[in-house]
Amino acid sequence: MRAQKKSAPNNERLAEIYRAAAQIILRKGYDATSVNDIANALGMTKAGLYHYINGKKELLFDIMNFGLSELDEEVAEPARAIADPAARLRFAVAAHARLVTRGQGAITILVDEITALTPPQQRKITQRKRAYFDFLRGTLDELKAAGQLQDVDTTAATFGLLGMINWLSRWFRHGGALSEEQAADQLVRIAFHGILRPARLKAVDSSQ
Amino acid sequence: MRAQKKSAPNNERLAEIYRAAAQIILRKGYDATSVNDIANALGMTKAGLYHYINGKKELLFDIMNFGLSELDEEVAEPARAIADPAARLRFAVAAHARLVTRGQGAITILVDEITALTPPQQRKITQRKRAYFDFLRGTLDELKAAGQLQDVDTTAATFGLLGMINWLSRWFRHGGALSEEQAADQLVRIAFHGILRPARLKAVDSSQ
DNA sequence: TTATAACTACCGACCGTCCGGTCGGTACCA
DNA sequence: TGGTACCGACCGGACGGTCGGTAGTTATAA
Repeated sequence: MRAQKKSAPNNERLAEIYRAAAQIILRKGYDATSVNDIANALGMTKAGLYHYINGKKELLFDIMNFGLSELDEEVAEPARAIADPAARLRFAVAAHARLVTRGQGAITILVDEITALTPPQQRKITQRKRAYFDFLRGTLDELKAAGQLQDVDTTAATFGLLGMINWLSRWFRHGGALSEEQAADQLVRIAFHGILRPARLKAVDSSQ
Repeated sequence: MRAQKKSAPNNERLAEIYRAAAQIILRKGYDATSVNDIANALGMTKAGLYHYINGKKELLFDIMNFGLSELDEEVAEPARAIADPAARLRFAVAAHARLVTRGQGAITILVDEITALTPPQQRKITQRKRAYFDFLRGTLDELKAAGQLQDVDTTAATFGLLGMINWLSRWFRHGGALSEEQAADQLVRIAFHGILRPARLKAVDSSQ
């Protein structure tokens, strides 16, 4: 009935292919990356690569799902085990940030290339992203209920958090001024306490 | 000696072309947008469009420069006239955020598609972005010198700020829960004071 | 007032190139 | 003997870009 993988190819090799493809797509962008580019990087030909993949879009889709699974396993699931919402959020932001900086990451790709997918694929990816977003916002909602949150909209705050974290991939460089841990720590500080020292001399918020 | 525009085309029409092209590229991405797409959106043919532009890359380059000029004129220059660094930063963050949400924007494009340019073009754009970045970080440095800043790295904080602002283009929708002004205000709040209320009951940071 | 030259704003048809994808094979290993 | 891992050659189509036009408008000048 429907097209399927003709055989059961080596799974380790497949993971290598995902990793290599993710790196190239991350650097050049999905559209600017040809299947040939990926094949060459793996030391094979395009026809040879097609032994493993079912199409360029499906490859991208698989990589994105791989990235989302990483996010679930290394950030969301461990975080869910933390009862205190502030500590949970602190862990999630730091772990997510480290995942971005550590990559070579498939996670970063799914930030940029959603439009390249078919609509059904987009829906699936968007749904998984949404679940992660809801997890973060839920934690903020808990904090709000406990009176620990500033007077901010939790949706906007969650997007702000994600913006800072995802932006890391644009500026963080290994061997730069900040280590991965330092970068993650900086993000947590800024997200939690902002950049300004609490000023009590000037009524800058709350009223009006 | 070198290729030049064969004539002096109507400047208003050229601006229309930039605006239309920016919108499409913003929606579909540079590589996925064909010159034909842009021409059709303008009700003309590809050959007709080439009367105005010198190539696809140069069109992108021009749009990016247009966006950077907008940023200079509407954010950086007015901000520079503000003496107080906190007020200056507040204005810059809010104005920049509004520029992102108001667009239809050429500003957003230059966030994503730098790699599509030729290396010399990339250098010019990166240089202009760098100037803006330095302006923001300089303001943070002033705040630090005045003892008004949290204990954060000004470079990381500037990138954090830009991450939140640029991320707006991914989630902000007109007619959504937040107006442009509300979104800008939320970003300022989060950037300045963070998401957590200053806790004095629990030593959550500083040590360890 | 009108002939005409010059210029702007386009278009239809076309070109070379590269891309995603296919197909029929082959070498190798179990 | 059959499955896995690949490859060379090829295909149709889309893309960026070019070229030789043409319709319309303005400038000039007799």
